[in-house]
Amino acid sequence: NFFYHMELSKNYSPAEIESKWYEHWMQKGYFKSEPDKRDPFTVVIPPPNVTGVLHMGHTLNETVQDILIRKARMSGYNACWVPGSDHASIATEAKVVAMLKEKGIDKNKLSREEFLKYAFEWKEKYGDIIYSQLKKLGCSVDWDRTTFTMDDHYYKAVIKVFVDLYNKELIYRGARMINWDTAAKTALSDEEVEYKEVTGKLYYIKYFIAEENSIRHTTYSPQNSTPDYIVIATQRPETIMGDTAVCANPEDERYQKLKGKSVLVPLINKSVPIIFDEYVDKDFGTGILKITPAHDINDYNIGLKHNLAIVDTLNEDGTLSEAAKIHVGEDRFVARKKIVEELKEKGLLVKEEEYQTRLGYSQRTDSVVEPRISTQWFVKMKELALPALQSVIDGEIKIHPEGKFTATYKYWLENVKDWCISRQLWWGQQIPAWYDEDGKFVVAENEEKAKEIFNNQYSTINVQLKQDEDVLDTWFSSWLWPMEVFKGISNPDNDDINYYYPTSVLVTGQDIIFFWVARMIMAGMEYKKEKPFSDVYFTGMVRDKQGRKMSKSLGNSPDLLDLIDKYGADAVRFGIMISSPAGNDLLFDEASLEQGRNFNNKLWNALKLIKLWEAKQSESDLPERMQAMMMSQVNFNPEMGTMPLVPIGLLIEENFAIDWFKNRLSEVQLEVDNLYKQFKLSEALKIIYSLIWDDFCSWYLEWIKPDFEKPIDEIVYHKTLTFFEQIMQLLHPFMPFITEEIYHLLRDREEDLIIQQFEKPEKPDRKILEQGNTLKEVITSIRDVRNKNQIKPKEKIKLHIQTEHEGYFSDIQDILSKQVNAESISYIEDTIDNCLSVIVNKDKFLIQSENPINTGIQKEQLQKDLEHLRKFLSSVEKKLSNTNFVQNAKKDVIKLEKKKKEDAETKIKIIEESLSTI
RNA sequence: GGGAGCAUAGCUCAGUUGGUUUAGAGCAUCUGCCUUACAAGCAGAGGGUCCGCGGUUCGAACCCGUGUGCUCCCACCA
Repeated sequence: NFFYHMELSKNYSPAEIESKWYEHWMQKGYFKSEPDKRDPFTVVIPPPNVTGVLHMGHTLNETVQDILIRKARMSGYNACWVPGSDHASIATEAKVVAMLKEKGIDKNKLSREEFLKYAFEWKEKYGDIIYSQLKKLGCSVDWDRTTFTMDDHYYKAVIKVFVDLYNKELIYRGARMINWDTAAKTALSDEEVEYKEVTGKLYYIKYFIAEENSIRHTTYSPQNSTPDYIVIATQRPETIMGDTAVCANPEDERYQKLKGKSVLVPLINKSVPIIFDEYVDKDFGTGILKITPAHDINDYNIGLKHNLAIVDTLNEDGTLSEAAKIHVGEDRFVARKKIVEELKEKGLLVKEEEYQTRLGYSQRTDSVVEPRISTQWFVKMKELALPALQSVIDGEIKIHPEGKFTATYKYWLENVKDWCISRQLWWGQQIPAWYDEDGKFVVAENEEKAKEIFNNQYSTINVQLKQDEDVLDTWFSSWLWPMEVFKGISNPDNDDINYYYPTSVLVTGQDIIFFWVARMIMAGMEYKKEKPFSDVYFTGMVRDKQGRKMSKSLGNSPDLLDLIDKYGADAVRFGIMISSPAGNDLLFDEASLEQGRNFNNKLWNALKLIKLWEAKQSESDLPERMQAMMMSQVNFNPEMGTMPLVPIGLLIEENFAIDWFKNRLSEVQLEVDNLYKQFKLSEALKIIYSLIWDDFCSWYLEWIKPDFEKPIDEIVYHKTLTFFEQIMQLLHPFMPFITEEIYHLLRDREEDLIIQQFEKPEKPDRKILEQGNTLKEVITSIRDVRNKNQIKPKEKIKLHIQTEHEGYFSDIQDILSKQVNAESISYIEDTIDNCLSVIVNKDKFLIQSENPINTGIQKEQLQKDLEHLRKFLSSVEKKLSNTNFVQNAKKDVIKLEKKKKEDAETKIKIIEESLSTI
């Protein structure tokens, strides 16, 4: 029993209420899902990094998912939202290494096993933070299905897929030029490199021509060599020791005479050949390029073509290696400075100039990525990309917002390059390849199988095999997420995977479209022969209100738990959703959370008002009346002692407020359903917000409000409770806590709102809605006139209506008189003097008050209106006298224009009349 | 260099296949209210050359072209 007979607090205070309900929902098992006869609605959470915290981007994503899941749960679906986290190989390892360093422990001094022990301890300690944050936010995930990408079954699934792809020859091992992170000392995929525009320097360096007869083994000294030299531009003077050629364009006249010659690399005086290749742009720099195959992808390719030696002058940590000969052991950037100095001293630096360039940075460690040749594992992507491309082109998978990302997705898949999946880390799935001492290897799911295969393949017995030291890229595990959370890889064809897959919608940030979304589609198409999800909803990026990215260094990234403490989870959810246009970036401003908190408070106060009515209820004569009415209903069976299933609307006398709100509610329900279908959640929330604040609180409740100290009609009261419940239901997916609380406080209820099923909205009655709009407009206009003429709110007026449809207004006159504080309403045919007049549509409202009338204001207003109308009329008349218009426009449009004309004419007449009486 | 998107009120954005009187909303602003749910509130109001130019059309915020300005993605020019 959740009905509290306690006094309701002045303002809504979310803290206890939110934790109370989350607890209750969990206890009742509402978030749990098992396959059954209903249709599934499945969402898998984009797994956050296990040791991370939720930032505003997550908050937006999770809120969107929770809204969709809650809406589905209330719409007859078996809603299943799977939570979990990602081991985040490189990010977590970096954190653990940093933690160890603080403790004075060097990772390099630890064994793999020791390190992993620390890592798992770390994960145990911090891995729950994100889960508790999800709970605070109200996420209705099925906790029993929580999955971690390094769970046993998941680990096995990843290995299984690796072995399978290897056997299908879609995975290979080889030496390639890859992106090297010198801070984490690991390879990276192309996607993990972020390019930034930076101002670098271009150094112009002299390379002297080596003497003809002494191409090799000559030591250069300025005194005895030919004075001839060439100038080469480079951004990276510290790599010159790795040069194995210089290259010009074969067409370039300037360098023709150098054919067959060599140059001496400065400082180390190594002789390297001058070669020619079309790749070189004659017009750029000096038209001649140094070739350093070990440290530049283009140089590497040219090196391959011309069969050049590769001299790797860098160590894995970015210091210069023995091969560099000079500055060995110094960091690349330190070495650069020193080398530039030396070149200057020796007069070998011709000039340096500022240069705009793009530099690759590691997404995780933010260090400058080094192109490096290294033996790594790769996935062949071309073949996998085809079905993934097709499923989006065919519209089998729909991307929202439509069109915006489809092109990027297609382009990437059409030009996809092989995926480097090995990482020189320990935290992750260890690559299931086993090597003998000579480096011969086999791939298998475990050591035992590996031995077996090895022995067969190489006809050996009992060879000692050693497993590959490296682990797999995190994304090589997360691309299986929608399948393996249901054990679809490790235990194919089980009930869960068959029921829940493909999932319904994936909600994620557009920044991981290549990392994750595209690859999940590939994996799904490869292993299930079916898309992993039907819709992809990309949320925008959360920025601060000045439009800057949120970042630690700017300090503009608020803490989620602080925000929830300050405003409540419902308010946070409201704030982030209301300012989140589908697909666009969201400019986060705490003011929107304040708006959310105020909305909570508004709801709370509406509840208080209704509770106040309840208290005044006891002496009312309603029970008798209600019973009498019920007896008259055919279906009523008194023995059952229950309320008959007759809509209460049938029992009550004419009540325009109820009639109107009922239809207004249906109208909004239909609109909201439609918006859900298009994933326009922010729009849906805006409409619900306005329905509640404006239509329900500002209009409806005021219309039915009983006079001071008088009880409310019980039937109206009960109908109002039902409306309130219905709007709470509509709002529940967005603001689950307060809606559940109010739902229980409204009536003494056992059942919970979270699982109340939506009923199909009725078709709204246009006439009633229109009448409501007219009523609102009349009220507003009269209030405006009162305001402008300084009639105090408390001062009563007499209202006279000049209309041809008296019935239209007699329906609503009680509301009208109350809302404009009129002591009487009368219907008149002729104008009355000394009144203020208001014209709405074609009806005229005369306001009679004790106040002296300022005719000036009145006259001015009317004349302004008149001018407008005349202008308008002339434009309509112009249109109608245009023969082309009359010939070409649709009949309806012409009819409309004619009506506009008539209406305007009538209205002008009315205003002119009014003016003449002033 | 290639591609995509955006430009509407001070700010953030709606605006469905071109036609509903004067282009809408929220926030902000201004005026008046401590009115017996709510000042975290109530009642009102003001505010726009729909980025510029040209075209199609009886009719354009919407369609086409063009210019300008932003944003994002992709790409190996030292």
